[in-house]
Amino acid sequence: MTQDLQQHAFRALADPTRRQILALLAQREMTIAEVAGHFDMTRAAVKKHLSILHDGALIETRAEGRTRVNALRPDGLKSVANWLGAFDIFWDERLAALKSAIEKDIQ
Amino acid sequence: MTQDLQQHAFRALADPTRRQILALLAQREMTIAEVAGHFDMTRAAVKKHLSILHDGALIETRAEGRTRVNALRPDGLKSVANWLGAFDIFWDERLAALKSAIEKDIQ
DNA sequence: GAGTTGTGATACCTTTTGGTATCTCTTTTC
DNA sequence: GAAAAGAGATACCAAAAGGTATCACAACTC
Repeated sequence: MTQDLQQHAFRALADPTRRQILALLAQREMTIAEVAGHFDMTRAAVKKHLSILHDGALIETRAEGRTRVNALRPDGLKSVANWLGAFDIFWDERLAALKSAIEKDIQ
Repeated sequence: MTQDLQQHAFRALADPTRRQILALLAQREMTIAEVAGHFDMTRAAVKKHLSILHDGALIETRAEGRTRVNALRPDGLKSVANWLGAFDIFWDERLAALKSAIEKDIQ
């Protein structure tokens, strides 16, 4: 369930174009055509990327007349961040160990 | 450069098997055979996953006799976490807005 | 030193992915 | 209401991804 959503989110983030799209949408909401204007590919290709981002719950789409506005979603990246959070303690530990090992080496 | 490494890290995290491997290695270091024992696939397939994790700087490998021990790397996930961190302000803002909107709706 | 065990490397197959081209539908605009 | 503009849907193609099978190599064990 949520597991599946998380998988979709991770998959969505795997493509550099999609991460760029997220960065764009972080600045302001955009229609498909506006997003496509920033890339050297067809609108259809951009639409596919947006669909994948939508599947990962990373963006939401709102109809506005004949255009559709895409915006970031506040909860999508959270599930990814939460997964990474499980490793926080580990990283802090290891980085601290590394730091002290280096300091020991300097002396 | 670092951009490329980040791309490899995101790509490495896109596969659920690889995320499981990271979770396993967070508990303790393991040889390839040990990791493969946790999955229903050939050792060769697991080796491929480990190579991709290695490309993303998420694990490191140390030769020990005729075995090779795989361990988590303290800096790999950091680059992913840092990228996500750029959105933190945005998410907090949006989530707060969502929360107040809901509260307003209840009243 | 011969057999066994843990890995690495390669070739190959199937499915998924990223992309284009094209057609249709809906909503403006005149 | 007819033409134009924004977007969705589908078919199709090339490349990448995930997997197996198989061979070669290094290092223990006896």
